[in-house]
Amino acid sequence: MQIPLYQIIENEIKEQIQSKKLKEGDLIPSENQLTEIYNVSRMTVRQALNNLVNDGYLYKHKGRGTFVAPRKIEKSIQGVRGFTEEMEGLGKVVSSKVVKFLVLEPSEEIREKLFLKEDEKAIYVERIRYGDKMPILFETLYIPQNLFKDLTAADMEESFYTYIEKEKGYRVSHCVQSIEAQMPKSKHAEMLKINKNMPVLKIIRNTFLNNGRPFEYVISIYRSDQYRFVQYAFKG
Amino acid sequence: MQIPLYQIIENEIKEQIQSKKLKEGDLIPSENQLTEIYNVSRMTVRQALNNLVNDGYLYKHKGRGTFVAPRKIEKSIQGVRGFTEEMEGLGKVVSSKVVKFLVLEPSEEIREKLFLKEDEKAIYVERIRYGDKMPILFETLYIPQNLFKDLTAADMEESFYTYIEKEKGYRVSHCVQSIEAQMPKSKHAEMLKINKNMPVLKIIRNTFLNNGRPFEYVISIYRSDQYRFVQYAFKG
DNA sequence: GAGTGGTCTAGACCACCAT
DNA sequence: TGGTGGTCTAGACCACTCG
Repeated sequence: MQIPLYQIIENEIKEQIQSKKLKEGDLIPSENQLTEIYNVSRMTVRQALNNLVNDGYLYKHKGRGTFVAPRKIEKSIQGVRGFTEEMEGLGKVVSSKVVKFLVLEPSEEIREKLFLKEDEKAIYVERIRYGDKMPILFETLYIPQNLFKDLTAADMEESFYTYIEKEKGYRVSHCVQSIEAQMPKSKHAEMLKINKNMPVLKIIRNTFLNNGRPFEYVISIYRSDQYRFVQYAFKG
Repeated sequence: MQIPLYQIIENEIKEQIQSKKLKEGDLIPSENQLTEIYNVSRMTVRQALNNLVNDGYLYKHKGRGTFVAPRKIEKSIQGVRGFTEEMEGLGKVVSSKVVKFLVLEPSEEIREKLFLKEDEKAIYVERIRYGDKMPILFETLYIPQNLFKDLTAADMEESFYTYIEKEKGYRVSHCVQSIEAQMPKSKHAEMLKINKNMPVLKIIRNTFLNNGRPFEYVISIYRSDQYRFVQYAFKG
């Protein structure tokens, strides 16, 4: 047996959903019917269906049947994503302006966040990021200099995540972040060209590579009228 | 049969992991051994183990055995969590007050979010949630009535997630959520006892069970001075 | 070769749902 | 009441891993 039977069943049902032969909310054949259609045991059918439920294609109703799930949740809005990737996914034109770019002696807190030793430096960047020329985000980044010795201000006008993955060959793995609502500081209101009465979303993120090293500690200030943070999360 | 056999097995293994009787990387008894230990069939053992694998407690190696997974990333900052679990993790005393509890004809939008058919009803709940007696969160929930026919207002004074998992035997799987900053509406300011000039964090969440069905659509309004949303996210 | 997990069968009883 | 999915049994053969 090369391909397991349950996978064949899975693929056929998946194909029928993708080709719209089966639409959202449609009742699919019962487990007993599928047993006869594919000439397999019920447990095999159940394995196929359970996998499709886990993948978000179907949902079950005890006593009623199994149905095609509405809109499969976009995998694209999952987990850790750079701003560029996110905005382009929404069809917006992204641009950035670097306001500050310098190397500094990090504070104790930053050293901890970036796993830096006593004498190691951090790159400090401030930049404004635009979607369709509208300022959406002001961010302050701390980056370990020893990971990015040749990083320039020009690089930061583009996507940092792309730079990391394409230029340096690193792989972004995960992040720890906190999200809160605030009133903007004067500086932030000015940068984002907003009224001081409009709240902002403040996201503080520590992002890691797949080698376990943190490569950025970022404080982001988002315009609340232009940005909602959307994501897909699993139960731990 | 009240509690399924596979869930009993699951719980015992989970308990052994949490109490450190089983450590990271430990080999657990083989499926055949568990069959004898619990005096059940192998398929039942497999169902228990597969659930634990899906939940990240174990991993399998064909031909070698089943092992305890490396320590799960801090439970406290991961993915989908109920408010109760989260607050208790911070050492706070949680309480809730149900403000409204009624059954209603859902709007088209809510029907879509909860996968409801034309004639199916939704339970509508408003509640205020406290940490150490301080109001922190006001939430509006829509819950499919057909999943929770016997749900009472009293149940909602406690943890809904615990009710779902312990009382009903369902399993919370994942959620899709959006997070944004806002100024509070008068009603929200009143409920949370805050000044109208203090921003709030608005989280809209659609949460799913492992049978693929959504069990809640929630709009949460958090006091920004009392709450930061902290989490751990993986690169998709 | 002995043991492991992966796949699969052909039954069974149950709780739930619609009619 | 008849059909659905949820749980469970007691077998079986396979591919993989390790000694």
